[in-house]
Amino acid sequence: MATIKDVSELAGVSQATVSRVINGTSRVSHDKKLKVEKAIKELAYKPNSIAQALAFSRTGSVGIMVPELGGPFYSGILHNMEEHLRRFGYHVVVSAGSNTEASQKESIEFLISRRVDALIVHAQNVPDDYLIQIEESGIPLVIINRFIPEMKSSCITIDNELGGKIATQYLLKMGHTDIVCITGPLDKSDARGRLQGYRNALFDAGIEYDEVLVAEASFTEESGASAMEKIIRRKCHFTAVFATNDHMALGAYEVLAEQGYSVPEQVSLIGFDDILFARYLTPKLTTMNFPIEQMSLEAVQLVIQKLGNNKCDVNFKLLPSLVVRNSVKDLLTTL
Amino acid sequence: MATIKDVSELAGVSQATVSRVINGTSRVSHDKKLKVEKAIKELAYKPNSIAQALAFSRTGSVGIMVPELGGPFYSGILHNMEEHLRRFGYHVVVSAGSNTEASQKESIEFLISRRVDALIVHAQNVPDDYLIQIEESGIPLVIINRFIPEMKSSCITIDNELGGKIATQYLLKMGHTDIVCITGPLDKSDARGRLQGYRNALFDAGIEYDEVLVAEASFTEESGASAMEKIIRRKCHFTAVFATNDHMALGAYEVLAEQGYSVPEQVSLIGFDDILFARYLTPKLTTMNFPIEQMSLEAVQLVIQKLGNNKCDVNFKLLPSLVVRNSVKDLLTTL
DNA sequence: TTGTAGGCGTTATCAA
DNA sequence: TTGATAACGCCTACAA
Repeated sequence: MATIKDVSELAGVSQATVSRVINGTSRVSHDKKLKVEKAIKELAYKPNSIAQALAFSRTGSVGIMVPELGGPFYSGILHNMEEHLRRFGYHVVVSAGSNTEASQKESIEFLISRRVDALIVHAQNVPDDYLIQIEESGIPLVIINRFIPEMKSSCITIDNELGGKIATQYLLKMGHTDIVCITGPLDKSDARGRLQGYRNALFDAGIEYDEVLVAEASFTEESGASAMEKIIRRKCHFTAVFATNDHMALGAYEVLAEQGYSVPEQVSLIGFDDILFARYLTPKLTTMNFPIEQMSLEAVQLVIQKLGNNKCDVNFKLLPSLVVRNSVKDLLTTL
Repeated sequence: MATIKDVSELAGVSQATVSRVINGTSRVSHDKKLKVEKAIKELAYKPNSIAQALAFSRTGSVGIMVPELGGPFYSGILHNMEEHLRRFGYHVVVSAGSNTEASQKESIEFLISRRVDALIVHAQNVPDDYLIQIEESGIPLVIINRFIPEMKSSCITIDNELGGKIATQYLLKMGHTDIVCITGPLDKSDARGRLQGYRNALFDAGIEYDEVLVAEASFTEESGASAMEKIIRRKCHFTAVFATNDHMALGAYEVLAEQGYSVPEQVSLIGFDDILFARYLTPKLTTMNFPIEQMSLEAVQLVIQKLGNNKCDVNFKLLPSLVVRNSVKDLLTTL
């Protein structure tokens, strides 16, 4: 591959002049500029961005760490972020951090060693202090879907509590009072928030919180299924299920179907996140919309702002909204 | 951030010695080695991989270009490739190439300017010559899901023709003879291959190919829906639909449902690709499995081989297989 | 075994 | 306006 030296020799000027032409950093006489441009064309010269990065001490890249690249949720995030970042002239280096602390740390450190200019992470398995320390080390950091009080100006989250409340209130409005909640792992703040919203809605409606109706799962389809089985074995009465994400709702749905409970005729079901196939289920799944696109955009804007390229307003706390489809039965008008 | 110079000064040795300790390239006396390691710990020194890349003229990265990052298909590819590449010590730089020639070229050139060591691309919208030229320029290139005769040792594909044939033969075996085919855009080789497989199966069964039963769409849900509508408007007789990918099958399914054809009782439906939500449809979609994991693995192995790190056998042509679920009715045993 | 010095491809500084 | 020349951080002959 041609280097700047080749270009300078072909054009009969110094390397510095070529560099000036490329970056437009200072004025170059018209005829030399033409010569240089001609030489660049001729050699199909492209600046080596590695060398540029070294000289600029800036790579023009943003590292993104998510637990996994597959699946509708993270791939959606990735897709949106890549699009926005590219518009700002940055490119994306991705690393999948699996679901363990060690692996997520490794991914993050890997990206740092790659000298990304900034970091956007969806890291649920590393301690607060670890992230705080990274930020203190000087590298711009944006955390999505997790709130750390000491870093509130670096965290983009959604209001999970509000989301859980809205979902539950909708079920209440439809006449359901015995509502199962399949919650995510309670060591995760988003799972806790959604459960708290459920409790708040019940409390506001004057319904007592009943532990028998609540089962903890781990945000996966399988765990949602076994949580549903567990609840059914308890032989308690319920007319609706609030699964705090769609994957678990799917698992619950399959168990309900197997055991002969039809949805929504006998049991209503509501999910959370509105992942792609929520609308392909029969009945189509009523759920809470997780504003993935917006979160991606806000995260990118925050990163850009931290990189000093721009001043834009950033929403730090996004609002989920109800997506009504066909998996919840209205008990009131039916009666 | 600490540099190798800082480490060398703290340890009281030369930079070369530090470098030797880090890379283990030659023997270093035990006590100096200990001093260096201590200094590295103390300064939390991490080699700057940008500088390493410049010195080694090798970045340790592989560029991946896909039309989009979202969606189950490409994100699956990405996920698998990242996992494998990481095991070989490479990291991934992604770029979404949209669906236009200009955008895909831009993405590829962007990755090249980033000096990735190799390239894996899913590029359907650039001419053969462009890709040939890139390979000739010396950068290791692997092309997935597309066959270019001049580059046969760089292309990982599936046997679309065989897949189309298997799908159609299955419908024939189930007693269907009037089979609609919703094909992808015929300027794409995979769409052509699948259609050809359909024709071959019909030919082998002694059934005449009927253009009235065939409609071209563009591999999207919407286009599949309108192709299905078009066919229905033709008022021809059919008992089964072969959609040459699952997205179009989904679109067709919705139109069939709307217009009162129940699947599979009145119309059988078979797709292609086995994307994630094929199994969440009701009835669960019978389809052809696209071996995404295998393709990702083969592509990575081929890249590794080209990078000279390894000699492994590579399968260049992968075989799709039938996934029987519930969307095809057996006309023979039912009668 | 160790250190010096030159190179990787750019950009930035400073005279000219 | 231009061109040497010194960074940027690291690796690697080569010499000691």
